[in-house]
Amino acid sequence: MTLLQPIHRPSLHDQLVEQLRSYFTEGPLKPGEKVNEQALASAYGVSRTPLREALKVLASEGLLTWTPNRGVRMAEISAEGLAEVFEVLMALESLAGRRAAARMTEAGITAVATLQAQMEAEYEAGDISAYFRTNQAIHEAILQGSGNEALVATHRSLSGRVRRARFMANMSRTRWQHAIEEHREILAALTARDAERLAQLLAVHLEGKLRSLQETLPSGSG
Amino acid sequence: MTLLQPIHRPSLHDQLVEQLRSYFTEGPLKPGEKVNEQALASAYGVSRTPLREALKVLASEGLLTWTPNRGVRMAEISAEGLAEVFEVLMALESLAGRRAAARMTEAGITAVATLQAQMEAEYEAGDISAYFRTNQAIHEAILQGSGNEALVATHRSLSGRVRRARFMANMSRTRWQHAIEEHREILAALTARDAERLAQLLAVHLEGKLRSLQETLPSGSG
DNA sequence: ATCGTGCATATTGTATTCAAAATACAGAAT
DNA sequence: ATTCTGTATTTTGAATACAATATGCACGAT
Repeated sequence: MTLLQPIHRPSLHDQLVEQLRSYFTEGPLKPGEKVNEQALASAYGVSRTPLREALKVLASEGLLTWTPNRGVRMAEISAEGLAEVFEVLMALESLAGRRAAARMTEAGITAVATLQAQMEAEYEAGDISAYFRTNQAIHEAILQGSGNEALVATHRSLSGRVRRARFMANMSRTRWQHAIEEHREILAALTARDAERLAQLLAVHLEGKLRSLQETLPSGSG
Repeated sequence: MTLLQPIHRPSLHDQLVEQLRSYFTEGPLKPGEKVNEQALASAYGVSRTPLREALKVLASEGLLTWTPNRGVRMAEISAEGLAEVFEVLMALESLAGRRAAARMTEAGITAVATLQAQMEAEYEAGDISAYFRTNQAIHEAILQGSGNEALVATHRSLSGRVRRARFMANMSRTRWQHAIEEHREILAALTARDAERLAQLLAVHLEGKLRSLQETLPSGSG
C-alpha cells in the first residue's frame, strides 16, 4: 500500500447531486409529485442553499421540473416524451456500440461478459432489482468503451429522464426473457467486434425496451 | 390588440442563465480564464446566490468548469474533446435530418430556404458575424423540424460546449465557400424530403466544420 | 350550501452573514 | 538571490435572515 496518495474529498455539491439523483429515480416520489425544499434539506442535514443548487442541476437535466415560485416536482413524462427520448438514446447507443466494437479493450469485453453471466444468474433467481442494476452496468460499460466522454455524459444526462420510468416498469416474463437473449447477441457482436451489428442490436434492444415500457405504463406511471 | 393576455414574467434564474450563456460564448473571456463570482454578481446587480445557481447549471452543461473551492473557469476544450463532441453532434444532427425530412412542414422548409438566401447574401457581403448567426438558425430550424423536443434540448446543451470554439474560429475563405455549397445541398435534400441523403449531408457538413476548427485552433483557442 | 374575498400560513427567491479554504505576500533562513 | 514559512487578504461554501409569492383556510355574502 502506498503511503502517499491524494486525499479524496468529494464536494457537498457532487454528493448531493448524486444522492438526489438516485433518490428521485428509485425513491418513493411519483411523477408530478411535489418536492419540498425545506424537508429535503433537513433530511440531508444541509441548508437550502446547496440543496437548491443541486436541484437546479437535476432540473436542467430534465429529471425534475422547476416552476418559478411554485417549486420543484418530479418530472412527468408522456408516452410521446418517452418515445422522443428513446429515439435519441438509440442514436447515442448505436454510436457508442459502433465505437466500442472498435476501441474497447479486451479486458473491457471480458468485464461485460462477466456482467452478462451475473445478469443471467439474477434472471434465473428472479431478482429483478439486481438484474436492473447489472443491465444498467452493461450499457454503461459499452458507453464507456466508446472512449467518448462527451457521449457518455450526454447519454447519462438524457437517460436520467427515463430512468424513473424504466425503474418503475415491471417487465413481463416474456419480455424479460427476450431482453436476456438480446443481451447475449449484443455480447456476441461485441466479442466479434462487429461494429455495425452491435450498433444495430443496441438500437433494436432499446426499441424493445420502449415497447415494453409503453405497454406497462400507458398512463399514470407512478 | 387583445386586452387580456397572460403576463410574461421571466424568472431571474432563466434570465441569468441565458445572459451568462451568451456572455461566455461571445464575451471576452478566454478558455481556462477565471470567472469571478463577486464581480459578475455586482455587474448584473444581483447577489451571489442566484448567480451561483445559474453558474452551476452552465457548468453542468460543460460550458464552464467548476473546481471545488477554486471557483469557475471557462471550459477548455482539447482537440480530442472537440472531436468527441462533434462525433455526438453528428449523430444527433443526422437523426434530426432524417426526422425533419419526414415531418417538417412545408412552411418550415420555406423558412429554411429563406434563411439560406439570407445567409448567401451575408456571405456575399462578407458579414461573417451575421453569417454565423443565420447558419446557426438553419441548423436549429432543422433540429426543430425533427419534432423531437428531447433531441433539440440535447443538441442545444451539447453544442454549448463547442459554441465558443465555433465562434472564435475564423474560417478560411475556401472553407466558407464550401460550407455555403454544402448548405445548398442540404436545402435541396430537405426540399426533396430525402431523409437518408439529408442525414448524410448534415454529418459530412459537421465533419467539415470540425476539420476547419481543428486547423484554425490547434492550440490555445482564446 | 356555494362561491368569493381577505387574511394567516407556508414556501420559494434573494440578500446578507459567517465560516472555511485558497491565494498572495512579506519576512526569515539558507 | 532563492526558498520556505507564517500571516493577511481574497474568494468560495454554506447557513441564516429577510422579502416576495403562492397556498390554504375561515368567514361572510348570496
